[in-house]
Amino acid sequence: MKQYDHKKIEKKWQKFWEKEKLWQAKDKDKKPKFYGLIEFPYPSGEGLHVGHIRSNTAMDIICRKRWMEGFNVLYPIGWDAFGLPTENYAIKTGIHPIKVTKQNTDTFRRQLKELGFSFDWSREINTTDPKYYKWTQWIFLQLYKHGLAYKKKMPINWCPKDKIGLANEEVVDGCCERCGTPVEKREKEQWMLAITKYADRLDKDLDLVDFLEKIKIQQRNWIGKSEGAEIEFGIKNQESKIKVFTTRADTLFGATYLVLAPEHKLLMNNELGIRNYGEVKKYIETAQNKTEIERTAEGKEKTGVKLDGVTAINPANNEEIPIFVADYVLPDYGTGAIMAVPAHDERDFAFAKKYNLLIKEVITGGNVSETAYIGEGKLLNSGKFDGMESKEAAKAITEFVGGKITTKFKLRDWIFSRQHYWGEPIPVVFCEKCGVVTVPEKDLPVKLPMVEKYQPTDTGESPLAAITKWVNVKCPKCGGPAKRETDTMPNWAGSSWYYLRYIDPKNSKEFADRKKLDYWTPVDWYNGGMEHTTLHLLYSRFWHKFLFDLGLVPTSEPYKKRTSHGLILAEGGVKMSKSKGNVINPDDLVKRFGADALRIYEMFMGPFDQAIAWNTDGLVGTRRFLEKVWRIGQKPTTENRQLITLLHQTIKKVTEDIETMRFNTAISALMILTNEMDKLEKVAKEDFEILLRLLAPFAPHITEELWHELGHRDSIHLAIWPKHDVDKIQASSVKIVIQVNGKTRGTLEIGRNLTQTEIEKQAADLPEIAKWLVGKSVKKIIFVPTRLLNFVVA
RNA sequence: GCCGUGGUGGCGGAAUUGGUAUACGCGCUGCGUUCAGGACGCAGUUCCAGCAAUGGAUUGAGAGUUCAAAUCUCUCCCACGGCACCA
Repeated sequence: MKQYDHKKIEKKWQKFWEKEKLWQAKDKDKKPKFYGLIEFPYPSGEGLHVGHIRSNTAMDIICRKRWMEGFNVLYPIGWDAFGLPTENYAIKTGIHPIKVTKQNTDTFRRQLKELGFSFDWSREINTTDPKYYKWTQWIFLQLYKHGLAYKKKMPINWCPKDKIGLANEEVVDGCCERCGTPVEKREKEQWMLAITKYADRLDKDLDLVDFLEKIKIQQRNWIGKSEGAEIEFGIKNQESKIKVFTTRADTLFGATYLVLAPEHKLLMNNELGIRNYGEVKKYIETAQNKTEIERTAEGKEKTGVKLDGVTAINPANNEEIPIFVADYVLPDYGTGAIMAVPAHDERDFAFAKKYNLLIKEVITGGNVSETAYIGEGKLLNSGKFDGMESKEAAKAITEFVGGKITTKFKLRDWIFSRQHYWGEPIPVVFCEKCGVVTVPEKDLPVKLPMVEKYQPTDTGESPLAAITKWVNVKCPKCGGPAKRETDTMPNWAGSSWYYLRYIDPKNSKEFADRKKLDYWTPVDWYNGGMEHTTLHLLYSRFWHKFLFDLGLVPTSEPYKKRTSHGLILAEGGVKMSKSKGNVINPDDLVKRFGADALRIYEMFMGPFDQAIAWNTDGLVGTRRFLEKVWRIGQKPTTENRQLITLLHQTIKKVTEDIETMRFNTAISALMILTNEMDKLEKVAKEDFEILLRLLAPFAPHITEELWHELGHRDSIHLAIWPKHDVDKIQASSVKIVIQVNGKTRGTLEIGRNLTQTEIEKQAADLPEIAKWLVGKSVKKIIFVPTRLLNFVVA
């Protein structure tokens, strides 16, 4: 008997598929299109992670099924290769990031090919390729031209030990991700992208797409839309006013003081004539010098300083109220100032208690002498609004004081500058005469200069700043002396539009041809990690909407459907990491068990969307399963089809489970069918072929081999996906559960068409049932056809 | 604190219009094959009592609805992920 030699078989068919160009998508086709996408990997030095395999296999199964269902499928792959680890490695070793990236992508490519994914390799892209980032820079220029990219002085995260500016995502718990030193704040000019201009649409348009509900919720929370009112408070004997934002205008009569954020512009030059300005100024300085940790470490203990000699007027009742500066008010949310309603807000309550401020109840329902009541209710102490309900009162009071209904968002503009070498140069120059001048589109890409050293400078500037030859240029406008922007883009730039480049990866005139975009967009199904929900996924939706507004892409949303996989953890449920030495190397597993067994294990190990711990022992089981399939393939065949019912049940189950990503139960169903076939002496060829076709997306190599052994000359992956027959799913006889008082006491195998009375009689005659009925009177009989019969006795 | 996800055998998990809880797989036990080994085959395997037939218990805890609850309702506990003074 022939052995299942996975090494030979897998290599053989991988070559075959490549030669036949089986997975090349056609840009024009009569077939319906399907665009399946996985997040393109960052080619790290560690090589492919088993987590990549989980996500890639899932989408591979879906795409292979689509091919078999007659779709023209696009399942592309590429490299998101800009990033810190590569740069750090280059700093350490002196090897140029281009070289490192080449090595790493070569490894990744080899590993992915060995797993037999149906990627269209002819469309491979790399974000660090100047031909690619030319278009990343081009999109940036469009953003700039439309006022969505701007420069602003911003406090950045500064690591005093590494002497480097850090991106927000490189700061973990207020410390430098690399060395653990607490991060400080430094003022620096930064490029920003005005994602907030799209906040409302990014929120609203979630209604248009088929994303997992938890993804939508997380994005909505991140965008943080909240509806409220802006209300102006006058200042006694002064012209200026203080504008506050509130979602609870109904509590305006309970506003007993105002609070300004330390950064509030009215505090800058003491234009209000604050008597204790020295003290206030000192408070502002301390607040601004606090690090992230200091702010959070202080927790809920609130501090603040009262502005002496200045009072505000509550527009609802014209009462004079004090004004404070306190850092519990955030400068960049709302108006940077709040009306404090201690009776009905926990933070204001805590502050009022500490500084002995008036707590005035204006909403019924709580006990405000003890704690703030934040719920809604009827108004009191609110003049003519007394007795009104919160919702209604909020509107009425806003109108009464001339306030404005507005919407605010938590979302902030996107800090787009990085002071690193290994990123896309921002295509802008600074001219002494003309100021900011964009690099003309014909001069793109602005290539990264080849350098020897990638170390960041002491000043927190990008390493590019030290390369004077590259920095000093002629102004494209006036020809005078100018300097290049030395900041680079964050690694989220290249990934914000890569799915568009796959559609036309070699186009040198446009980022992609419009006709091809019309055909392929949107992405039909995008699977990726939850960790990208509020970064990559949101950023790319933003860029796409911008391109849509320019008329450059045909759809307002890039992704029709988004799902996500659970993380794979190391044995014991901890994170896999190089430092813990618990990383699983897929190469060893492919060698030992084969790519097919590994793919199936990763799909079978647990529910796809949940985190799960790795267990190499589990691979033994999936390998045995494939051995069993192999054995059936070596059996003699017969015309006698004995497994019709189970077969059709399996077709239905597998077909449906793939669509809902319940791969674990799909495989379980395939195992059950396989076990039954294994028990038979001879298996009908037709039945076995159905098993092979159902299994093909999961285990593409072994099924291809067995398919060809059966005499087929074309690939199994282009065979037609089986369809179940509804009539054949129902078995002729059925097992019914017999219960007495809800407890199962026996079962009865009966024909489908037996009436209830007949079943009742047969059931009551069963000895194991009869003994429970002796001496009892049957009060009621519950009958569920084809399922159960329950005698209720007393 | 808020939002989300989850809690079922020794382990990963299955079962949700309420209807045989523990499918499938791992592990374990026994037997077989083999010089031997197991990444081999077959059988058994939720727990407790019993030689067995059988009986009882059981889905994080507690209560409720129902002929019937892992599934529905209420109260609570725990784990994981995200956000976090957002007015």
